[in-house]
Amino acid sequence: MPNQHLEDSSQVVGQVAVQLRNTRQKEAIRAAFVNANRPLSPDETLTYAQEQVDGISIATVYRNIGALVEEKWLMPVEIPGESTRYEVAGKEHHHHFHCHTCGKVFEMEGCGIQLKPKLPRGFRVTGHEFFLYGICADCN
Amino acid sequence: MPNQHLEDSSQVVGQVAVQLRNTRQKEAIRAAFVNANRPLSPDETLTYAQEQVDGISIATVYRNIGALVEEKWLMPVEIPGESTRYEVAGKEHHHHFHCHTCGKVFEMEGCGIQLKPKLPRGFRVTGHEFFLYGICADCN
DNA sequence: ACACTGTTGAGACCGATTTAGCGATAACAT
DNA sequence: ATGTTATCGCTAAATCGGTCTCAACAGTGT
Repeated sequence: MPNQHLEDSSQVVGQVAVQLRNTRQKEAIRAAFVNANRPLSPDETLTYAQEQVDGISIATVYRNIGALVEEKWLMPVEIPGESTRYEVAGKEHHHHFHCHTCGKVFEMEGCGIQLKPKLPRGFRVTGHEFFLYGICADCN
Repeated sequence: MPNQHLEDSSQVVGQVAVQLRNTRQKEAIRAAFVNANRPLSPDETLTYAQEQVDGISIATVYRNIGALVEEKWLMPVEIPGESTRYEVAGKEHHHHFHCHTCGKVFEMEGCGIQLKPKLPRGFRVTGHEFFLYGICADCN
């Protein structure tokens, strides 16, 4: 049997030394997130960044996302059955909408969840996630 | 750039010809789900099944999970940032609790979600998912 | 009990995603 | 302008979940 540990297959872009220099590439990557204003996958980030810097490579995207996460400018957003997205950090608690046609992930303002699911005794809740699925305005 | 399509990296155990024979392995796998009474990953399933059938292999687990999904005895359960779990089908709409200590996923009875998140106009909702995170009774 | 054939176990293999290595390039202080 | 060295682009390679191959095995009908 290959792996003893059953869990923690979760994967987020790993730690990278914080970037010191301001490169066109890093700027383009930051701009991608600011302009898109929604959580982006590394691939999507690459696509947007390409528009500003020709020839930027996927490795650079991963390196910079890693650095931006480390310096807390980005936050990972995990979606069921999807690869990790990243969004600009510091926003207030909110949830996400996943379009099953184009695959894009959007932010929804506010949380507004109040529910008391029946949990067996002994369980302690520390957080929650909520996702809506459907078709986005563009695909509609 | 390798892949044009940004999305649909999601992966669920594929279609397999429905199993006809009653083997000890298939029994053990079914029993694993019934006894655990919570969604299991293929790896977890293997661990439980090992207890009944010595030397059962991960390939067999995947094959049988695939078959059981195809015959609608199992249903895939996708967890953010985790590999797909499977649970016995036919239960009523409910959500899940993910223990971030042991990584196990538990079922919570009922849904009870009523909320109106602010969605931009043009978005159509077809479904939702909800997850609680925390520490389970065993880990507490 | 026998033959037929579906199922298994073990490891090689797969495709997609992510990371590491390395020589070349460019940011920034001097 | 120059030197230092962080960062880049490229490519190879590591992961990871999952599948395939195939000889050996074991249900099942007769």
